[in-house]
Amino acid sequence: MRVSRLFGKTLRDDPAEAELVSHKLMLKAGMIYQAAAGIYGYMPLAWRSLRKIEQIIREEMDAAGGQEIHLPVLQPRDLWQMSGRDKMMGPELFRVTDRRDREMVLAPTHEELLTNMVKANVNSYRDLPMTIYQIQTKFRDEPRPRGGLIRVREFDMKDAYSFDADEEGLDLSYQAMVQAYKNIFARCGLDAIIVDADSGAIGGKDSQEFILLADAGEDTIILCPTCDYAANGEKAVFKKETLPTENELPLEEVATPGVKTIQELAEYLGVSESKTLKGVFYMADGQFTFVVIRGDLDVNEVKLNNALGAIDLRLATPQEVTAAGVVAGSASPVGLKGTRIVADDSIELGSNFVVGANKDGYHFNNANVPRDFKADTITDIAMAQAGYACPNCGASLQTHRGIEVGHVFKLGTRYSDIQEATYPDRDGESHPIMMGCYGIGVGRLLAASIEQHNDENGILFPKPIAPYDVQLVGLNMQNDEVTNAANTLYEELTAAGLSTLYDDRSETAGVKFNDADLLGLPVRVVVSPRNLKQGIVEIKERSSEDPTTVPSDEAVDVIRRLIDA
RNA sequence: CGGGGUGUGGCGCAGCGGCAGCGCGCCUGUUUUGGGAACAGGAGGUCGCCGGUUCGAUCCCGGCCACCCCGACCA
Repeated sequence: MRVSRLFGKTLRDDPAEAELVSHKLMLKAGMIYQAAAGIYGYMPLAWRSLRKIEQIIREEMDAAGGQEIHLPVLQPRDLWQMSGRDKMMGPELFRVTDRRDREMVLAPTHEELLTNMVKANVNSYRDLPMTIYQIQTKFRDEPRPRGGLIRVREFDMKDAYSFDADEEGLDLSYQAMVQAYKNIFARCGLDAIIVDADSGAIGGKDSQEFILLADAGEDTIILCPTCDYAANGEKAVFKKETLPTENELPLEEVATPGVKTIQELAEYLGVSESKTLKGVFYMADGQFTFVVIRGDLDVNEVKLNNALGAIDLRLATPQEVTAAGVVAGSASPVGLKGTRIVADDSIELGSNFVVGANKDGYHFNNANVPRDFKADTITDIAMAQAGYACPNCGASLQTHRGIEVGHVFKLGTRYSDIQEATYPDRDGESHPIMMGCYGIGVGRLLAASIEQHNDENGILFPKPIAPYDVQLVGLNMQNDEVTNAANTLYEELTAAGLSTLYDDRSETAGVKFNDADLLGLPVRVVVSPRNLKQGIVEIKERSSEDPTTVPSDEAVDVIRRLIDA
């Protein structure tokens, strides 16, 4: 491709819109064009790169036994009402109405439809296992699109679904996909790590995410520096400090004038925060819920939501708190009647806690469970943080930011139960099909890759996903000798199967070099009068500082070796 | 949805109750040519939209919309 003909111009100034490096560079390099918040058009450079990523995914999916299909994006809303996800996804689901007033959705993912298709086409245990995948556009009306291609509302995603007869089969399919994912990310030049994850709205049990550690990431990742424990903050567990067991003392009221926060309370009474209990108040699907957790810990809302099985969980407003008979600042589960209480299991790792008296300006000393109050549910709902103890080895955990580039789930029978997708086994007995699902965001993978591979001058594309292999730069294109030599080299490179972006513009050297650095193709070749006189061309890898020169007639071979390396 | 910010030529920005500007980019010509060239000439704008105030609004007032950032939210 000749740069003079390329659709898309590079920018000299940083675009004001962009905050993230990947976003900035993609706009600056003329790779993407924004149509609306979280909706982008891909220019040729981005599209070529995306297609390469897709191809890598396709190859690895096929190698793992996957079969590619193509599904409708426009789907009847019924399908989503049946699975309950019409409600669960709420406004995130794009809804449209056809001319006959039938309600449709733009599919955000494809479990429902595919399960129906499988139901109609799997008649026997002999048809299992199988893995089906698609690479298609999905629509999600995200509350806040951000960061260029990092979080968008219309995006291409590879979605794979496995169907097995039983859990053992699911485990095998799942492992095969995990391995395929490792291959994909490695081939794309991405250092993705695997972490335990929450399965969220999609449901299911085991779930892991592939994360690229990056400051620009939206997810908080908890890592153990000593062992291999790694989890998304939404899911991460940790060893909670157990306080020395004391004999239970009688409950006593103490005056705590003006004390509102846990920190103030601990200071005022001269006890550690872990010796206190705090209350946090939520509305879960309209029901007021009193959450109790040890004072040194914070509530993890994802865990809480899972414990409650709620669809809509939010903090209660001050009015709702008051209406429930709770005194904020001195809130207490002690003596609370008719209110759902959910407690973190940390409240059992100690005794004689300080807790609110539900009376402004007063707290209780020596509260004990279950003597003084009982919780409807006691489970782990605490948020892991840096410095807490690793659940496996006890080392001090670290937190990082990360970009989620892939997610794998063991769905189990959630969708097959709903859609009654069953198969008869050897004995003719009917069982629900065991499902797994596996997603990779293609555009996000590109953005994440650029986020990881860049320097102050621009992108450094990993070879397998670079839009072109080579940037051929002709300097002094008015010089016929240069033009002829560059044209010839362009043809030779192309003939050798090296995709080449040929900068044939009559720009100055500085402009061309800067654009070449910005676009970040793996290899740059320079043809110039100076070099021509010596019968050489200059070759430089984007990742290295210094160019090397080679005789013109060896250029193609040398470049070939660099690209294949 | 809450908080903050921004809308002026392709991009980055300034401006101001009275002719809409600058830099970059773009077009033409001349001279240049190894890290974002110089000179000369030129094109390009419904100043986000609607309404109000005013002799007159890009500017002041009201409403709306869009986009960005933080939070909520989010396979």
